[in-house]
Amino acid sequence: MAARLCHGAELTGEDIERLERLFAEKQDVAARIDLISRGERVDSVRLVVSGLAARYKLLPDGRRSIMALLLPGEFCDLHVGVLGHMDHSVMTLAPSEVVITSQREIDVMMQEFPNIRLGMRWVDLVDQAITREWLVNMGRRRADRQMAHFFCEIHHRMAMIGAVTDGGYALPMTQEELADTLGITPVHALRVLQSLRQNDLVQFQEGRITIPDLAAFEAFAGFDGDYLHLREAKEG
Amino acid sequence: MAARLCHGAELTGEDIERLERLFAEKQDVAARIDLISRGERVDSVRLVVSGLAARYKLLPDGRRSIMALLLPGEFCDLHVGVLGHMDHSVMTLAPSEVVITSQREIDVMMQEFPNIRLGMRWVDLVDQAITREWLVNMGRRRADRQMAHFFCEIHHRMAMIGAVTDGGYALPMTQEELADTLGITPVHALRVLQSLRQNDLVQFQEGRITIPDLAAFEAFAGFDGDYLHLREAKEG
DNA sequence: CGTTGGTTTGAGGAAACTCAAAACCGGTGG
DNA sequence: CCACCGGTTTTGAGTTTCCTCAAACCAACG
Repeated sequence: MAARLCHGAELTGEDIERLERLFAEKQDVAARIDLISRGERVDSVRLVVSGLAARYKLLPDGRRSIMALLLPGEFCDLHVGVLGHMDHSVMTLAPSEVVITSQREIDVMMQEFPNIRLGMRWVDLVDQAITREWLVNMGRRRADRQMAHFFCEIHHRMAMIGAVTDGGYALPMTQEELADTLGITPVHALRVLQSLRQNDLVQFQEGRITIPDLAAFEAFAGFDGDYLHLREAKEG
Repeated sequence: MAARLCHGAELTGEDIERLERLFAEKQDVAARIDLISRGERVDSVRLVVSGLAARYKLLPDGRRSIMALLLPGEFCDLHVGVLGHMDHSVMTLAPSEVVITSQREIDVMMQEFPNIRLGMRWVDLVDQAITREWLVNMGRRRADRQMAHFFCEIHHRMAMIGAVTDGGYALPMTQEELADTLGITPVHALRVLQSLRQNDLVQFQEGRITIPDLAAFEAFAGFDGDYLHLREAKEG
């Protein structure tokens, strides 16, 4: 089911079987729990199977910056072994299912299943592209366009994993968390959200996003999904 | 000489010899030339050996966002083969030396020289950490602190490759390019720069940065170099 | 000596922030 | 059933940061 997460590679039945075996070890984690904290030295590896998580950093004065959203199928710390320790933390935003396994198991799996290895590499590279686009988004778009762009991106990423239903998707974030990912204050986040709502561009209620007219919304945001590398994914 | 770029791994004489052989094929590139452009599908790989380059994107209205600085020893497009095409461009900011080689040669080299492979992986991961920190910097620091933080980071990265001399380093960027990397306007960039200069925190003349009191400057910026993973590097 | 690209200055305006405080809402306990 | 609670959302008013537009300045270059 969640095996279609590796968009970058053609997976065989055996590959999928192996992934299912990996996912079988999943654990439940409540919302707002650190999956891994800054400074930790671990040889284990964490993977979000369902729910939602976020990479974040806290500044000395207590402010927070959310640098990435982890959707189902993404790793928290696939490479921490190389760097030695985490330079940021990862927390759940919603009740989630998480696989905690060893670096060794992942290494062996990638050795034996090159398609999986390729797929994971693809996910990792798209993640980097997303982080770069967030930089563009924060630096060169006003808050209303920026927020719209963010909702567009998540829409596409959710669609990628089949999580868009009835023209909308679950995004269980508070306004404060939204503000921390956009780099603005909660008060301003609300005001921007209100203006988007008033223009019927988006609905955001009970942790659910609905975009009545995606094309119009993308035009408003100046969204170009090229950086998500979707076409490559579909065509293999 | 430039072989000490792989901080993440202990390199043997053979490793260094192999890298020197790679660097031997370097070419001169003038300033402000695209090394690779958005949309390109290439099977070649580009590596900055000397000089300075930048990852950037242009928005439809012509504004630009610089998302990363490539210092000597960093790859432009090591992984583009997996994603299919570039989602951004890379240009030189200064006259530079660049190695253009094939994906194949790099793959073979990484196969035969696991230390080099590890070192390159390390550089790649630190790059990701840097991109995330830029996100924090843009989202949660005012322009003066943000600019100071940027200068601190580059100082440390330059020091890593032995490019800090006389307490300063070459940073051949215009104020406009600086503004595009900080996500502000050139006019504002100048004003922030002036305020830093007036407080004797930094000098920026003729493409050269000098920081009279690095500790004080880092304190001002709220800089914590943890994300550069320097200690791991030094200790192997 | 005009052109060009980069730097600098000024003034007014828009975007985003700070500081409160009020309203809301699902849960909890009396 | 209702008062209370903490967390979240909402509203308001005044302030700071940053932007826009426009023009001067300057050194390098042909």
